[in-house]
Amino acid sequence: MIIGHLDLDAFFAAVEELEQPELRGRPLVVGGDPHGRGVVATANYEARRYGIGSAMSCAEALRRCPRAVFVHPRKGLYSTYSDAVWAAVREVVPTVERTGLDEGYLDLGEVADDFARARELAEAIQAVVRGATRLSASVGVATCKVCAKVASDRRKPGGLTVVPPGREAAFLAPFDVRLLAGVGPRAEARLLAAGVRTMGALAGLSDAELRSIAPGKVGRLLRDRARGVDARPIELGGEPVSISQEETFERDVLDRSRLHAELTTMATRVAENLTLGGRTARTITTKLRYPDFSIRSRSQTLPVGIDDGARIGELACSLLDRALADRPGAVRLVGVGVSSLEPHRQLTLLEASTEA
DNA sequence: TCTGGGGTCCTCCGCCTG
DNA sequence: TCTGCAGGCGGAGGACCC
Repeated sequence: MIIGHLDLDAFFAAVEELEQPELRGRPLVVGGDPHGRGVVATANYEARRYGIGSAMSCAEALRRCPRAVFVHPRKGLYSTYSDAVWAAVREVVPTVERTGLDEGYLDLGEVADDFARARELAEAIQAVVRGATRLSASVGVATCKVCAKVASDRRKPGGLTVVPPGREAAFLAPFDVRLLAGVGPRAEARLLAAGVRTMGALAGLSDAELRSIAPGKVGRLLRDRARGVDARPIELGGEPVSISQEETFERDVLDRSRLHAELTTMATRVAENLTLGGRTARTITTKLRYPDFSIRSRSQTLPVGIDDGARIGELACSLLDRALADRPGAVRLVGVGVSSLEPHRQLTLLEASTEA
């Protein structure tokens, strides 16, 4: 396998700079309200010099750089740019796996026999992306996904890193474990507490050491990846597994009727998305986040799928009531989601009477 | 009065059934 | 009839990703 990983550099911020050239050269943060509860989605490289990064609260970003410009994300605009990028990429490499608006894997082995040719292809891809959209992309090339992804992150912005076959483990060894896909804040804390800071250290753990730090198949998976062992193929996009909507309030909300109204509105939008995809859902889930950031969810699975917004809303509200009966109090977020999705079909009379 | 939104996947537990 | 067990499934929560 020869896999490429393409990552658009500071994508949301780069698009905003293209759309509003007067923002170029200024610290730019795409995200929520710096005076509210928003977080940073993307910061441009000028803003990153102030230590501003993704997922930081916008209030903190403002403290770090009071002269930063804050803009709200324009998802539709980014989707348009993203579609243009991937259309350009497919001109060079037909098989791609989009893992987000701004990144994805490329099956370079489909059109390249060796790594020298794969490097040329990667350069060609960077050029067509720049030509089609004026956006800069970084690319990593390797025999597996985990190496390609770490490689694409290595020389940002606009970099190209090729990991020759047989050098996977040696390439990954010096990087922090946090850069490994699957290692989040929790896993990183556990690994650091055990003295495991780099991927090389993780790769060298014995079975017994691994069991005490990261038990279960997750631990084995992470160690394999740290060793450059990753057989995941390029996968073409499939149907979504769930659809959801949620909202964080500017101030915590106690009023039950307000929460019901919010859920009902969200249920309508979820149902619209379901209908758009020609799907129904059997499982409805209501999610609450309390002021202490703890999350409660309550769900219900129906014998047959539904796509009616009013019905989803009713179920979501009754699940909310159940959750609030278990733990009363104000909440900072409510959301409704549907899963166990099925293709839409006509109900038989028997199913309809059961569902009702 | 730090901490979004929309997803996926994994794990654990309890219940039911054979 | 009772008990133990395994497997499937729903429900809940946690962790992670972009």
